[in-house]
Amino acid sequence: MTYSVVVVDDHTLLSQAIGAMVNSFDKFKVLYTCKNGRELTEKFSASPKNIPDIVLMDINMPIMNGIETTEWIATNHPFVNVMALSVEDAEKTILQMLKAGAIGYLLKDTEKKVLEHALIEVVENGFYHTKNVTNILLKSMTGKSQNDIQFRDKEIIFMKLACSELTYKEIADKMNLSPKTIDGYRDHLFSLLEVKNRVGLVMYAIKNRIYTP
Amino acid sequence: MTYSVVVVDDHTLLSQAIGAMVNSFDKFKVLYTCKNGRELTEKFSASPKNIPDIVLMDINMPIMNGIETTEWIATNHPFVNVMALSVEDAEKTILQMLKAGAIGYLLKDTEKKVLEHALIEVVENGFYHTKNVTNILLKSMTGKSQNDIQFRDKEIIFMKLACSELTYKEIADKMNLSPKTIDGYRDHLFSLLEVKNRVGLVMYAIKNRIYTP
DNA sequence: AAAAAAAAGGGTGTTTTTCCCCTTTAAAAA
DNA sequence: TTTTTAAAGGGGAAAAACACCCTTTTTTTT
Repeated sequence: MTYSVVVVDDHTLLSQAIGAMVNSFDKFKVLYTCKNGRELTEKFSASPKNIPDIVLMDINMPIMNGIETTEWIATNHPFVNVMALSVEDAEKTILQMLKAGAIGYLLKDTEKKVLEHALIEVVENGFYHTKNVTNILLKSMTGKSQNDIQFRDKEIIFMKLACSELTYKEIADKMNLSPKTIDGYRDHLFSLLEVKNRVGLVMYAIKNRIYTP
Repeated sequence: MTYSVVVVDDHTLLSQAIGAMVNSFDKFKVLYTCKNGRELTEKFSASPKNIPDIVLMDINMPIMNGIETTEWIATNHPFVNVMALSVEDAEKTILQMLKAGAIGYLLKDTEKKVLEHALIEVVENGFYHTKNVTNILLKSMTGKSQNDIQFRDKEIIFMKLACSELTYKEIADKMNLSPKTIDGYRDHLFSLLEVKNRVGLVMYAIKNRIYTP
């Protein structure tokens, strides 16, 4: 299966370069590129075929910037993963992007390997691993770590599997862990998320975009 | 709780009349009216606050007709319930509307009582009761009865409750039925929907808009 | 360096779920 | 008017799920 990517950047040269990089990964394909947010919203609204799995989004753009666009995507297409692209490590704007709903950020001079890894992380685990870094960043700046919960390493993968028809034993097999460890994950999540049973966990996962039906 | 309704019709007089009718029901309120589909897509895209629970949609409209608009809603906002409004009983177009994703249809000269009943059905049971009539219509025309399944009376209510954290015993209490009856509903649905367990049932309910997370 | 938290797992018992089987009554269809 | 199907429910057993108890090792924090 291949995943579709949209690159949004006003610098044609840069978006072409990033697009070429993306196309060189066999799991990913560039659907199209946009020069600003308005172009993206028009594309999205024109046809459901234009809605990609991932958006790589520049922050500074004319007409409709990355923050506004990310907010628009978060409300209108909540299952699209937005990854911010920033030139320099401008903490304030990155923070705004994360608050707007971006799931991670990359520097534009990122090496191929890192970009590929990031994209795989996103489609496979639903989060880019730097979301932890992200949270630290958020915590250090705003005090509280957003409203989202810090999950333990494999708990996200477990949650996704718990949304399938697999039994816990089968999940344990699939994750190469003892059923008892899975028991532990479940118990921990139940108390953490204040849910009573697996249905509660499934609903949490869906509402928080950990699992997409 | 009140539900929001959007009326889409190019005949201002008619949409005003229907709107006034809707506003006279204490459970429903008109959010705004549109003269064609394009107006609706713009409103929807402008703000999540513009997204109603129900859309009452005319079929023949200039610029973007009811069928296209219903398709757009079905893909972009799958949890919005579209009810078709038709002047005469034009079977071909009604069929197209149903295929596009409308959950029922009403004649424009519908009496107040019928309209109110239809709206309540939609928000309470997720389907307008004529969906059965609808299915018969589809069967008689296309041969097969769509791809959706005919549920027994209380099974839809049961399915919704199965999407909560309630145990089956608690569901039985809530529905004033014996736990054994609930057992029967579950068993019947499991084999009907080809799912293995409650998580499968929950996913079916979500994917088929029986339960909205 | 000490304390806390994460990650993996063990043991045991209760409750729920799931899967069969089967009955009666009423409503639809043939 | 038979025959089917829906709707409600019963019994019993096996399999999961859930709850709490606890240990060890490795990271992280402080």
